[in-house]
This record gives sequence, structure tokens and C-alpha cells, in this order.
Amino acid sequence: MTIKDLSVQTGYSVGTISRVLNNHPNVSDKARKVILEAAEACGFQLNTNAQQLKQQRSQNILVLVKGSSNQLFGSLVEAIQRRVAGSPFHLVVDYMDEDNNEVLRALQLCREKKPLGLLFLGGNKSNFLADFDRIDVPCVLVTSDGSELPFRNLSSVCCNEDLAVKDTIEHLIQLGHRRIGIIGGHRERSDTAQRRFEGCQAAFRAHDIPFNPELDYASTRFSYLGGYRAAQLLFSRGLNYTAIFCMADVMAMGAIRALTDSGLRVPEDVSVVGFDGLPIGEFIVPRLATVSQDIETLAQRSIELLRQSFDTDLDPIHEVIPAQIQWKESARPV
Amino acid sequence: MTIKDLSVQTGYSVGTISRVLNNHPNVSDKARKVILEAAEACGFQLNTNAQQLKQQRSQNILVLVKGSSNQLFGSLVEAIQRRVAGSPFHLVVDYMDEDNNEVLRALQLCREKKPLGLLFLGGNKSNFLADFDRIDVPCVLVTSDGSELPFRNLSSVCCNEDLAVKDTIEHLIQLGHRRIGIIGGHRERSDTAQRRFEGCQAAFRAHDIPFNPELDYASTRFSYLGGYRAAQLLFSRGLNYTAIFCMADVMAMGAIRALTDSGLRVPEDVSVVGFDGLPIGEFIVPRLATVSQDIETLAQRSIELLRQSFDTDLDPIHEVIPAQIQWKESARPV
DNA sequence: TTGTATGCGTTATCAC
DNA sequence: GTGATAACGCATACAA
Repeated sequence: MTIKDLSVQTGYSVGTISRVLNNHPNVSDKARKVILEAAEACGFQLNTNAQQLKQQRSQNILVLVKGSSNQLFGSLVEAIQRRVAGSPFHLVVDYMDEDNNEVLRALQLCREKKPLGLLFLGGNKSNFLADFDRIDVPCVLVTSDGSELPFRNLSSVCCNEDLAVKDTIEHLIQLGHRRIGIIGGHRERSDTAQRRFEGCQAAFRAHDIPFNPELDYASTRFSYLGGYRAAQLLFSRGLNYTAIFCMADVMAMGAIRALTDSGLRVPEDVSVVGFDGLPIGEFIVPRLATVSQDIETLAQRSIELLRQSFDTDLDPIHEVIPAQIQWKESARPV
Repeated sequence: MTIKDLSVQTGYSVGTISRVLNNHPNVSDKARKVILEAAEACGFQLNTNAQQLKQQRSQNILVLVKGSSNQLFGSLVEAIQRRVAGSPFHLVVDYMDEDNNEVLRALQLCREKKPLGLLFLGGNKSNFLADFDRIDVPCVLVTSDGSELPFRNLSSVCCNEDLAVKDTIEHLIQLGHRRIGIIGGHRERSDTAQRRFEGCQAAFRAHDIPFNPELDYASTRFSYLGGYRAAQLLFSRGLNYTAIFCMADVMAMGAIRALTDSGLRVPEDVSVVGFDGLPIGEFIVPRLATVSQDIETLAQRSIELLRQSFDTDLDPIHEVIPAQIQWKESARPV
């Protein structure tokens, strides 16, 4: 079934058929009606390949997920997918290891799939500075701050993470915690890790709490197992932390398991705070205290910014949405 | 950059270029070498749209996920994605509510995207019987048994669920449990729920344990919240269950939270067993006893079966892979 | 307002 | 072994 068939069926030419199906003006109401009905009747669908070949572009939005074991991105992809369903756009999702170079990967996929635009779920400044200028479609960097990246086709949406982290640590301090261990990503490879790390440092400095990154910071992958091992490491040195802040909920859950395995109770012996606000955090025992990124807003704004840049040629927009600190059962006063 | 450009660059005609790029025979080694090098040099990629338009098919494998809040499918999609990466195939993932009709949705998407084949993650016999005959591309039904569906283009991969469930309940009985509550899906809408339900019934009958579905079975959605509410319901009647079997790990985690909220301890007061074997089950406190579906094997076999049916015209294959019962901390003797 | 014709980049069928 | 050339289904510039 092609527009040619529709043409013989309705008596109109393929040109008119095409115009109707693309909602172009300059078609009589009658033609529109007849053609739309005929198309409806036989469940006609335009051939995407022919369409895209002709128009030299696809309707694909490419989603690059950096770090597939971080459940945050899983939830985010799903939320984005929900918002794209029913729109004319298609989502192509590509997962990669958190240590891969997302910009080089994007470059390759752009050639291959000719997407309309890109969504980076996670990303590192250095990779962007090195190669992003070779990407010429609109992009949105999600969960990382792109305001210092000087690219006309790159917007960003993220939370005010450093502030939220600083507030969180300060609150832990106010709760009487002095020995606070941090579990996070590899700072040299992850901007997110570095940014949150700086939030921690700022809090410790502000309150004159000693903090020795060599001992008090354990870097690992954004995964359950990563958190598990990092907690084991932190507590292997006998430094008796009363609280652990983790840069991801998945890490926090791994850490809680590790603490429990070594006979420590959460939160009675050690408070644990995570970051992300994953749905499951509400259901584990104890409920996970966390810095919540609003996944729905993140998803909504990133898609909106991208679609905006399809239509208009505005300057890039760098949005910061507030992170919400949620004090739940896994954290308590000393 | 098109094969035409490559043609002028190398002096060969587009025909030869195309043959080389598609690994066809009847090209001289020299031509092959020259063309491959030129293509490599400028990072040439064939235009997928032109290719697919010409060949009247895509390289897309459509993945239909039925029930987006069931984390099992999230993990499964990821595992499948890993196996497809690097192959000539592209994955198009479509999430739908667990109550939608996956076959009708598939029908629509087939017209729209002309996929090479389909992967159904979850599916109901009745929907297949009603409309699957209108689908003419190879399909694999994953996590549901398709052996009773008489379609030449439908294979399936699933676990021996009813048996595994029966064994699990029997083991609970051997552990001394007599009051066992079941949390599961809506049997009238979900074959999976029905099948696992029958496994439960078989076990109860075999051991002459009274089981009243009206009271002892709570049906809900495959989600954390579903499990939470179902557990509340079961325990609201004062029937003092000593064990709860849940048809999904996400339900089990919700249930554990609900029990804890009502002052019951897991496993001291109530044992909880899940189904799926999600990675996170290893990390929650207590570690979740579960019937583990081997996600990696499911992913691998489903892709292999599908790719096989692209190449050859064998009879459909219905594979059953063993479910592994993992007794962990959340279950114990009475 | 509508019809006609051209070309998008590729594959495949011919001739050579 | 290789080169011309005709489709594939659609959008669009142009003609009517």
C-alpha cells in the first residue's frame, strides 16, 4: 500500500495525497476529507524510509545512556519514552559503559542513524570540549551542567547538585555526625562525581570538619556492587564513620548491604544517604534518605528543550531544577 | 557522502561499490581493497533509509515490553541490547502498560516500522489467538510459553515456571509454613499470573493445605506499590500468614516494606519469597529469596532464536530454561 | 487547488 | 568482474 495506490483509489494525484497526509495548506476540504477517509479505511502508513530518504533526515532522537548499571538512567529513559510516545519522533536508545567516551560514540551513531537530535544521559565536559564541535544536530545534556560548554547546539538540564550535596552534608553535620565517609564515582573520569565531591568538600570546610579524600572518599562504579565494595573498603580501616553519603542510590543500597554484612545497623550505627531518589528507595528497609532528582521533570524538560531547538534557533538554554533532599529512615542523629 | 562520491573517488562504478560494501562475490580483490580503504578513510556509512527503502525491509528488531514497572523487563531489555550491539540489527523498544493488548500494538508498529522481527517481553495467549495470524514476521515470545500457540512464525523462551513455583511452595511447606499468602497478577488478564497461580494450587493440593483464592490470593500490578498494597490487604484480614509468595521481586520488595510498616519482621515473623531474581535482590536487607529466571540466558536465547528464523525456515522452537530457586535470608523455617 | 516530474541513496538486474 | 540503469515510496518545485 503506497500513496500511488491511494491515488488510483481516490482519483487524486500522489501530490495531493502527500500534501493531505502532511497537513499542508492549499488542499480543498473535499480532497482532504476523501483522502483521509481512504487512508483511514485501509490503515495506511507513510513509508518512513522513503520519507526520510527524501527529506534527508530521520525522526529519530538518539538517547545516549552513559552507565547502564545506574538505575537512575533506566528510569529516566522510561520517563522520556512515555513522553515521546504518540509524537512523530522515535527514540533510539544506546547504552554504554560509564567509562566510554559518549561524544565519540555519538559521532559514530550520528553518521549511522542521522538522528534529528541527541539526548546525552550523563556526560563529561572534557569529552565535549574535545570533539563535540563535530556534532551539528541539536543536543541536550541531561543530569550534567552544560553552561560552561560554548556550543550553540547544546542545551542542558540538571539539578543544582553541588548545593544539594553541600546542604545534605551540612545537615548530617547538624545531626551530630563528624566522621562522614563518602562513596562516589571516579572523579578523574566523571564530572558528576567531581561536582558532588566539591559539594562535600565545601560543607566540610565550612564546618571545619577534617576530611581526607585519601581515606574518607571511596571511588567506584555507579552500581550496587560498586557501593557494596566501597563501603567494605571504607570500613576496613577502622575509622568508625557514623554516616556515609553515597553519590547514587544504587551505591547506597550496596553500601547498606555491606554494612549489614559486617554487623553494623542502618541507621542505628551508621546513617546512609543516597542521591537520585529512585522509586525503590521508598520501599527498601530502611527507607532511603536521598537527594532526589525529579526524574519526571528532568525527562519533560529535556524533551521540551530538544523539540524547541528543532523548531526555532534560540540560544542554548541551561536549566537547573532544584534537587529535593528527602530525609528518610536511613539517616538519623548520632 | 554517498556511494556515488566513492565511485568518482575510486573510479569504480556504484554497482561495484555496493557489491563490496555488501560482501557480495564477483569482485576482484583489488577493487575490494581499494574501495574498502576509501570507505574507511572517510568513515563512510551506507544510508540506512535508502537501503531499507530498496530492500523493502528494515534491520529493526521491535521489542514490545508489556508492563513497564516490572524491573525484570528493564534488565532484560538491557541484556538484549548488549547482545544486539555490534550486530547489523537495531533495537526499537516500545513500552506499554501491562493491561494493554500487545498483539494489536505490535500490528500497528509493524505497519509503521516494518521490523524484521519481534520480541514480545510478556504476552497473553488470548491476544495471540485473536490477532497474531495477521503478523507475518518472525517473532519470539519471551517469559511466556508459546508451545500451545499454533503459529509458524512464533517461537518462545521461558522458564518452567509452574514447576518452579510448585517446588517453591512445597519447600515453604516443608519449612513448616501452613498459612501461606500469595501476591500475584490479575489472573484473568495475565497468563503468567495464571500459570504461577496453578503452580501454587498444585502444591497446596499435593500437601492438603487449605488455600482459598478469595482470601489467600491478592491480585495487583507487577510493581513495588502493587506488592505493597496487596500485602496490606492480605494482612488486613487477620489471617496470620507465616509466609508470602510473590509472583515478582518488585512485588516482594513492596510486600516486605508493607509488612515492616505494620510491625512485622521479615523473615522472623513472615517469610517472603519473590520471583525473577533481579540483581537488587542480592543487596536488599534481608536478601530476597526468589525463583530466579536467568536473564542472560533468556536474552541470549531469544535473540538467537529470532536471528535463526531470519536465516532459515525451521519449525518454531519453544524453549524452556530452568528456573533456579534461591533460598536467601528473607525465607526461613517457622 | 491540483497534477507532473524529478531525485533522495541504495540494490539488483541486466548487459558487456 | 564490471558498469549502466531501473526501481523503491515519498516530498516538492513547478506547471497548469
